[in-house]
Amino acid sequence: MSTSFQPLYKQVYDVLTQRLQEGYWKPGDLLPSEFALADELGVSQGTVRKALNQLVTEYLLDRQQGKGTFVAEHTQESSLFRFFRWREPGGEKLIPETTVISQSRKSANVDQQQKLGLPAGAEINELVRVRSLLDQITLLEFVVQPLSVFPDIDLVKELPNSLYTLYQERYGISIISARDELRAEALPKKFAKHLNLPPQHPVLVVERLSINIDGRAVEYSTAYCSTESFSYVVNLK
Amino acid sequence: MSTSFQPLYKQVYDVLTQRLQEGYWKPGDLLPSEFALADELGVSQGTVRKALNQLVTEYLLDRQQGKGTFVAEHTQESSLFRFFRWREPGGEKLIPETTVISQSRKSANVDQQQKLGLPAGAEINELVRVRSLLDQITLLEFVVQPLSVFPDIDLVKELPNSLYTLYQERYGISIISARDELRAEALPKKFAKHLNLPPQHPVLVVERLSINIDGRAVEYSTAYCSTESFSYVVNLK
DNA sequence: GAGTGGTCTAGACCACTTC
DNA sequence: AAGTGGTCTAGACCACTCT
Repeated sequence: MSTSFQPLYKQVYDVLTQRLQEGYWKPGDLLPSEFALADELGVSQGTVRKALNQLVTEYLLDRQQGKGTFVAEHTQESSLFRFFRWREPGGEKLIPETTVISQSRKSANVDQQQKLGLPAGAEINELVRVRSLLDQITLLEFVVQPLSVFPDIDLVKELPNSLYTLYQERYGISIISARDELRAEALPKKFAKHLNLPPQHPVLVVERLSINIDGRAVEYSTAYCSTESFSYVVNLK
Repeated sequence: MSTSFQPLYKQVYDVLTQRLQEGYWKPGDLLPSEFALADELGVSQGTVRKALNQLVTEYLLDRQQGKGTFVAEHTQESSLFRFFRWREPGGEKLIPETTVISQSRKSANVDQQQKLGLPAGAEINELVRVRSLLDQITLLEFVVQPLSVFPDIDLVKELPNSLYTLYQERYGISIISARDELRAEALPKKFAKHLNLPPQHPVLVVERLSINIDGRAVEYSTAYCSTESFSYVVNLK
């Protein structure tokens, strides 16, 4: 017995999370007040508060005293701040400039199928772009976007600097976490011209799996990165 | 006015943090109960609870229902789990085996002085070791330990696999966070034999600054890492 | 059974925003 | 002034551990 005890606040948390996943409330929306939610769900205001604050720590909600509780929005700034890890030697934040090289529809290869949980033969869009920091070309990025998740994304004219804002606004996909896997490799000859480096030069390869609010991996990217002037920086807590 | 409003729980938090920093309570110690602390500090039990739970999220305390609240200990497992980011391609955790190559007292160079906030001429211990994953030599690590922080650390006979447990037990230093800076480089010739790789082979260079509970940077390390079989993996939230 | 932390409630008051 | 979230308290009860 007692296998499935769930505190009330956890049940409230689950209801709220579900509504966010379903899009019942959308990014930027104002949620009902603590008392209104408490009435609706039949619990006390303090219990609702505990669930709401948990969602704030997970970046899903944003609370402002006197104004209310809002569904968190992925702005350019907040996305780059959380997920873009490149820094100057001094540690200063950097904003990348991005140029699209190409994109094309393809069938997902086995590796992509497995990483993104796609069926055999699933179609993806492969986006290739270079990103510069302080006018120095630093990253060559290959982004894999399943068309089942992002229909017709290859038809979008103006891609924003941070794709995550597009994912949220156009597709209702809210990226809540990313898993980065880093290796050092010799720069393949065919990529050399994009990065202004000689072939065989050591580069940092960053493979990223981006996770949606519902826990699914929805985007996979591989970046070849020059670390001559900038570094990938992460704080472990 | 109103520049310095501090909630009660924050003041309680500050008192508790200070005691932890001073070593008034040591790792593994049992803290007084919520009610005892509340009485002592003249606040209610709920306010103490809020401060205690904050410290739990920061890994400084550990609470166990029915038993009490303890000062967190850096076990081999917890340290490696939080701060050792190497994984198999599959994503499985790995436990390193470690062999000391050498160590020697030196004067800190300018870079080390600056990173560790040391005065000119400060003495450090430089520890060199290799670490293996699944019997494959993977990391060559240079650890810089200021002797002002770790007196006579070069005289310690048996170094543990995770230095952080030694820092805590012998020196009262509790590492609460680390800042990693990653680059790709060509393997210097003089390191080649240690890593079983040819000179000029691309390696991942990880520079780490380890931060004590009081916010000071107390250790600086540089690791040259083969990424042939394993990767540095990090989850961004 | 006694002592601990964990949950839940109800109510009071404070701080901030908006009208 | 009204409405929101933020803090603080007091008390009840539950879940777990130890003796």
